[in-house]
Amino acid sequence: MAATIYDVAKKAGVGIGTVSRAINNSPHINVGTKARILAIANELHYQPHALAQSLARKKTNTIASVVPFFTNYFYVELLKSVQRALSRSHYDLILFSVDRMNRRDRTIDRVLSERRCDGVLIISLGVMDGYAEKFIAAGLPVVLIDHMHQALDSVAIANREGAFAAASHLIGLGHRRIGMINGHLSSYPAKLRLEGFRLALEMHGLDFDDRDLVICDAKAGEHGFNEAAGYAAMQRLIAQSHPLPGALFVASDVQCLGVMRAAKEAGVRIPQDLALVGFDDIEFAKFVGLTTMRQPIAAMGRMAVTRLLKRIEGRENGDFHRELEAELIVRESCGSRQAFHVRTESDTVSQQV
Amino acid sequence: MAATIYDVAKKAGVGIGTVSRAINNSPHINVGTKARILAIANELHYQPHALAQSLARKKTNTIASVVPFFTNYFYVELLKSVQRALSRSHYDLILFSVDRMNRRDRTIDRVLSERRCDGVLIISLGVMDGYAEKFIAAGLPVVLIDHMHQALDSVAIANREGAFAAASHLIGLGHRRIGMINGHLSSYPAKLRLEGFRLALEMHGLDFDDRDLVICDAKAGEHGFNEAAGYAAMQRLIAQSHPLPGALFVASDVQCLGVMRAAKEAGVRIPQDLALVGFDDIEFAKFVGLTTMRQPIAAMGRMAVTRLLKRIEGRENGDFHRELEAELIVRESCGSRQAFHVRTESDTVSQQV
DNA sequence: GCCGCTTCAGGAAGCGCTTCCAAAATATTT
DNA sequence: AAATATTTTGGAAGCGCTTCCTGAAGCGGC
Repeated sequence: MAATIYDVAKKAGVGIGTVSRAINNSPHINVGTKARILAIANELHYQPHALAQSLARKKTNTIASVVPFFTNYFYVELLKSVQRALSRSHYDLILFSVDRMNRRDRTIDRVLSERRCDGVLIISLGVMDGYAEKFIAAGLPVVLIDHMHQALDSVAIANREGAFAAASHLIGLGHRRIGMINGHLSSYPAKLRLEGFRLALEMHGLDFDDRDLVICDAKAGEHGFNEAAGYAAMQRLIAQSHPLPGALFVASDVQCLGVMRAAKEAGVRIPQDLALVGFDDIEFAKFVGLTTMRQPIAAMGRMAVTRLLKRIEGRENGDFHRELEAELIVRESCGSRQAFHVRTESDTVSQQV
Repeated sequence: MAATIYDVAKKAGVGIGTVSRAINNSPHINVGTKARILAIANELHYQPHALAQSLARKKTNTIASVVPFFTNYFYVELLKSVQRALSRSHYDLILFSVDRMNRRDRTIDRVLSERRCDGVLIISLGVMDGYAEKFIAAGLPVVLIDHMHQALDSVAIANREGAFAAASHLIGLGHRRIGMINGHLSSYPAKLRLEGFRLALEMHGLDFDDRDLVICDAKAGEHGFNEAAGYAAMQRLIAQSHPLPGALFVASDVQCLGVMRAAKEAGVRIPQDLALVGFDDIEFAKFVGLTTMRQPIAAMGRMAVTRLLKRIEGRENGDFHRELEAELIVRESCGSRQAFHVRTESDTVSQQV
């Protein structure tokens, strides 16, 4: 159907090797010949067959991403930045989504064995030890995003430090009893956020009663990082911790929305009765006036891609474990007097009147 | 590095053709031989090289999706359902994102020429006439999602009817003067929604003053479908239309959020002063109690994939233009007395107290 | 005019598979 | 037991490209 390199060669009266050199910008070709071939290739609408090239070159110019496909702001934003970073290179993105967690290993196996890609981005997913070694043995570069593994490159948020900062902010506001609602501890970030939170309380000599901690169910594999889980968790907190703590750190903004909904229902006013700090800074955090820790998602994506490409091109080796800092964004939900934020944000519609 | 078909053949003491037949479930092979070969293949961790297979078979088992990569709930949800539908088949998904609109044609050209895929999903993007013919000439099946083209298959929302229903709902509530905030008319859905809206007013013998219509700038290529554009549009409406209409149809929920923010600032209460109906039913519509037209996004994705696969497998031809109906979801923002919605939704936290 | 260089071009081999054709092995019929 | 039909197998050709090796052509210097 479409023109092949042979068609071009025949029409130009040259060998296929010469055509190949022409289209690949090889220096070993006469400039005149090259121009002539290129003209003819153009005329024939010739385009190299990507798969054939890959096979011959042993280079696919494709990178695979393994993503837990929950409809979550985090993953979209991340993918977007990955795409953007990639679009400046010559790599295509192929998407492997893991919807059921138990298929994770099978998916990763496929990525490994099919050799369709030059490198892999694994997002928010733990990697079993066996697999890390498989990747290394296969010589397939991997960068983990939002997760960690000793043997593999990774880019993640400084979760511990972020949680520490969130708690510290509440403490700085004068709160002495602070609760936490967290995702399920099978989630790596959830674990770290809890650690950071506890550390902050400790360092300020504050006690922590476990009744003030609610850990969401890991239902549906989302590790409890969704609105419904936050809603349920807040109801549980109200039930088990009486009176409520004056402040609450919630491990993610989506959960926070659920918390706000439950609070509203129970007549708990925010921030008057309960100061709230979230984590992520999703799009709607601004809308509801939520104080939160902003994740530099775009930077993570960009950084992971940059690193991966370097690895693929063999330009870099050695360990690579980057932790990016989350930034405290102060809005209304924590009841902070100082409004650090810019005007449009302070004008935000917030839940409490 | 990895085992090839030759390695397996040698170790099993058979020819490569036999190995190929074994792993491809060909009926022309002795069951015993097949079992033996499979065992050896397994032992050698043999996995066929996907690219080599594709090249030999002239079949890539990959489908490409061209997506305008705005961080928008709509695209995520759609991609998710596409992925889910695809995961039941043996197709991989390769993502081509168009961030700058002017690169759209170039991206589509690449998809066409590289022959990396067996079919294409084009999401929310218009296709120039020349391209439709190119796809057809190349024998590359295409399904358009959220858009239309005479010559290509498509799956879209019944935008006109949806807008009609939204407007009708407001009219049914007793409103006689209804405004509209729309995305830029270069967007196909925006155009249709305006048509449906106008039609509803006409059919009820209501006048429409153009001052009650605000069309967002197409800034950043998002056709004005974002929160900031909605905010600006609402400010313009307040400025140019005095007194405000009692009801407002907004072409998308994200814009609605901006509208609510602007309304709040201007002291316009929702729904008391202004009844609001949106379009899309994004995740946060529920949270803010927004009445809206729900798009069956997941169904669109599923349907598009199903159709595409059928086309690829040559099981179906002929025209295919499916329009799915949007469903009216009544919440608080329209001030409707009848609450059709389920309990949890009526308990939603809403912007107005 | 010959020699050694350099530059450029042709095309075979190879990437790892599928597929087809012909041949070998086995089964069935006479 | 021979003849024929059927099942099973081997491996060459081909998918469309890159790459390498070889050789031709052009050049300056002697």
